[in-house]
Amino acid sequence: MKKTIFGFSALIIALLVLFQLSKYTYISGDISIELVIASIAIVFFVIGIYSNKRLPQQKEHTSKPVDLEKVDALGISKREYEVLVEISKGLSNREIAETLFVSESTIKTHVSNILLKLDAKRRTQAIQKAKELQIISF
Amino acid sequence: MKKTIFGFSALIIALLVLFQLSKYTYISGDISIELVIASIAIVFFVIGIYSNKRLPQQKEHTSKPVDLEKVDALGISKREYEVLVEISKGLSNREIAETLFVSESTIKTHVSNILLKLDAKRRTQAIQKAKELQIISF
DNA sequence: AATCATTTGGTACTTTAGTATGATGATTTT
DNA sequence: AAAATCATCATACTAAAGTACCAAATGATT
Repeated sequence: MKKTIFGFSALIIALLVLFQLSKYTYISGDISIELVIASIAIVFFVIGIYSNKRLPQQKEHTSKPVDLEKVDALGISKREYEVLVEISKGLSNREIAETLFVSESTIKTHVSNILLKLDAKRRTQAIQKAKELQIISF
Repeated sequence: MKKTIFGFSALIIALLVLFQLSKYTYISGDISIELVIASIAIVFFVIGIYSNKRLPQQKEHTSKPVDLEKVDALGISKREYEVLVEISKGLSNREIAETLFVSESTIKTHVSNILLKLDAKRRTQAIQKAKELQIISF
């Protein structure tokens, strides 16, 4: 947010400077108007690029392309996927059971199936693989 | 960000209007030079933004800011951090022991310390917390 | 020289994770 | 209607993870 304010200020100052320059040029006529316009174009082009470079953080928050088709292709069911998401949050089987209102046995069954379908030996590896496959949002 | 761009443009236009009003007192001009300049500024600003939006691959590659200062602040040692990285790769304690050429007991000690320092109950939770703290690259 | 943090490793133990197998009801598909 | 899939739960078991101690060698710091 500080960067946004800084960017705004910089832009306004740049505009003010350019207006002063244009006014001077208009009155004296020393510098050609084409040069001023070209300078303005370049300056704002650069500002535009720079202001856009501060976007990746925001983009990462908004761009979470969870490929649900891959989930289907792997034969992972809805419920299994729910469990997978909870695993990636760092929950234990018991905790997952409580959040989904089922028994721990059920979760164990789901986890085993998930590990089979993701070809993983451990839940941590399942997290890693699911992340690589863009199945879960990280 | 769309709102920001819109806000920028609106601000520039508003500035323009103000300058235009003040300028009329000085010169009884024809077509104002400020309008042209502002238009160019906006146009090239937008061009600058959109010309940069065609490079999402580079942004994803460059945006991996692993905050190693936080690792230090949490009191996590070099070796512990190495173990943490291996955990996030989905390796078991035995596998980590083999890759780092130490015994499984040592890894267990490291893992316990990591869990304490990250305030995690499980290694999966440690992965999640480390990711949130931007300690590991995901 | 003494202190401190790190790394290493051990034993003994508890807890959690994961496997194998079977079974039941519900839903969907054939 | 029969078959297949899914979600549920259970028991019994093995494997892995994690805790709680302890201890010794190393390297840096005071």
